[in-house]
Amino acid sequence: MEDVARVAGVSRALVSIVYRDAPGASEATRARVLAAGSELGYRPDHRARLLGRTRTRLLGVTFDVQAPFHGDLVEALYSAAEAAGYDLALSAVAPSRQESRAVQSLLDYRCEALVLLGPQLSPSALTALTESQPVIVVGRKVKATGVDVVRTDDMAGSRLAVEHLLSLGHRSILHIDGGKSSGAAERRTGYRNAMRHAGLSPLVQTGGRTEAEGADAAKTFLNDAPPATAVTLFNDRLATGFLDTIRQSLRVPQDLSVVGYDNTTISRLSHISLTTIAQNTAALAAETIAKAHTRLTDAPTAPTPPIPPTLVPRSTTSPPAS
Amino acid sequence: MEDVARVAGVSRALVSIVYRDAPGASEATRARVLAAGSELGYRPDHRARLLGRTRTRLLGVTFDVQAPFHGDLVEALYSAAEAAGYDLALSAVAPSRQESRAVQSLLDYRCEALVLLGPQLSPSALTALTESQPVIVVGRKVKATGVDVVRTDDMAGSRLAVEHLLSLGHRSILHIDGGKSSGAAERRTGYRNAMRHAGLSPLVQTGGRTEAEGADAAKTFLNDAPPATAVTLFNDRLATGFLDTIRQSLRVPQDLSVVGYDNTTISRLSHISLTTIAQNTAALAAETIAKAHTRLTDAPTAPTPPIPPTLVPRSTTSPPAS
DNA sequence: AACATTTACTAGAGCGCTCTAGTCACGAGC
DNA sequence: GCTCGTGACTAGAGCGCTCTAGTAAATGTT
Repeated sequence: MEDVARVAGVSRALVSIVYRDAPGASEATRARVLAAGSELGYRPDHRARLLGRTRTRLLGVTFDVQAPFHGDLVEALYSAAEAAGYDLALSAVAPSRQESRAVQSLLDYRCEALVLLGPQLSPSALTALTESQPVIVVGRKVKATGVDVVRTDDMAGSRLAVEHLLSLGHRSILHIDGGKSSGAAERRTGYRNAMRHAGLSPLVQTGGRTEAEGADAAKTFLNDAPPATAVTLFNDRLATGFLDTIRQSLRVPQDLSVVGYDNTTISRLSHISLTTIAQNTAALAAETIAKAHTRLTDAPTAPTPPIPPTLVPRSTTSPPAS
Repeated sequence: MEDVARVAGVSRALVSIVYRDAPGASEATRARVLAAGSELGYRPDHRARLLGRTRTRLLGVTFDVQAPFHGDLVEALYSAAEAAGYDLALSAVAPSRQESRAVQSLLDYRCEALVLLGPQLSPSALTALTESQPVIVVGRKVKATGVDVVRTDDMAGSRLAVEHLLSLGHRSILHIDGGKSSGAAERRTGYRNAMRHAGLSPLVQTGGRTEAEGADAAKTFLNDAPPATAVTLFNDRLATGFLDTIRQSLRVPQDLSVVGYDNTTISRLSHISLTTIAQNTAALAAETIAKAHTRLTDAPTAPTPPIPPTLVPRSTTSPPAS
């Protein structure tokens, strides 16, 4: 910085002004400083820059390195953060790297706020974190005091799935649920409500959350032979396993329409091409950054309603055979 | 820090010594300082700490947020880096966030070295980066001066696949290749060499890299009906699509054994359970950190041989029907 | 013409650490 | 009894920035 100042014939402070895009430098000088800077290959040291400032505008994000959905979210967070003038510090969670560890390392970097994607930490641990900075939990419905939650409206998601099938002409729609998995209750309720609202009686079969459970569910389905022309499943993994097995006996979508949930990478694969429910990552990200920003500037944030997901129609749904 | 010093009744320098685990403090004082620190909830500011030091011991890592393999690598890098006393700064690459952008942000944090996972940057761009700090490319075979490369031995991987099938008793083994995809040539050559070495004649069918191409390859295979009892494919995606279609006509592994490549998440799914070749992430990570360390301490590094992958036997391979 | 305001710039303290060069006391060695 | 280590500790500069307070000149106002 000193060098740039010398070459441009100005003070260090002026160089700082120019690189911060702050007012207080003439156009001519600005150009001269920038020229000197690029000649010397100068880049401001980000850490030193933050040191002297009260606001670091740094948001710490923990994410699961294995979850494709977290990947999508991180991407969306980058643009949302940039738009709001924030910077992101990533810290990965993995089997060999605990969430608490990931959080600690973010704390060392003096992040202004913590954004936790699908955290497994206990409510009390989350509340404890709140003492030093705002905490925003994304994608998990936690009840922890002082913690902001941004998540998808799973009830609405199930409703979308049912409505999509109704609009195609289906009347007998089965839901294969997620049992006790997190979010399963809400999706099941959403399905039930949507069915009742349409004057139809809900029909729920026990499922699970893995491909293997999906395959089992398919066997049960074939065995019981319920009068369903369409099935909505708890998630894409379950749906994939279900599809794999069911296709040995039935044609999809001609004999049976299938809707998943999550829009995972697998569901997008051309040979699976599963109709599914997608979380709105852009909206989730924007909401997250907005929440962080409010907490950091104003007073407390009001809880906001969950974000509606969208339907992604692919090749596993069609009108029922007449 | 000031506060901790005051409470413990020592100087700031002593607090620094204690928190750095540096020699020069008596056990009694050390305990007293630590007690004062935890009472006040003190954590050293990581950025400030690095500022005053010549060595930051910070390694910048770019990774693709969508690639599961990068997730595995990042995890392995964390432990390898920790063992060597380095810290990691992550920067994600995504469709909306270019690699150059990810690299720039790492540069702002004054990383000592750059670790790029499967970078798409041109060799010249990579070499340019070398000017400011060591650059280590992981998983991609690039020829760029001054850039260290750490990657998997794909020839050995193909050999493993072939040897596995040979040991099961197969003699007619077909390779469905990746065409012009990166790494495809090496895997094809590895297959050819292994076959010739066993005194068998190689047989290659054109494939691709996606599930759809795999499905096409399966149709071609069924049509041509080559006398193969086993197939090795360019990668897991191709293999998945291939399996999906082939299973409608043949039993796997009874009628046909199938080996993929990459050990992707998909291949691990219970209902697919694909025998495949896994890259050794721990070894790749260790090698990467070692390379970075050598560059940062000693003189130039000697190019090291690619790292041998391992075979992951699952349910798509068995002895051929007699 | 006298004063106020604005614009362009600088000096220097401060951010939270580390690190070098000390000081001081205590015991060993001659 | 004197020097010489050595271990425990401190003072203060410095890392690369930002930011407040201030100066000096140009412009506006009556």
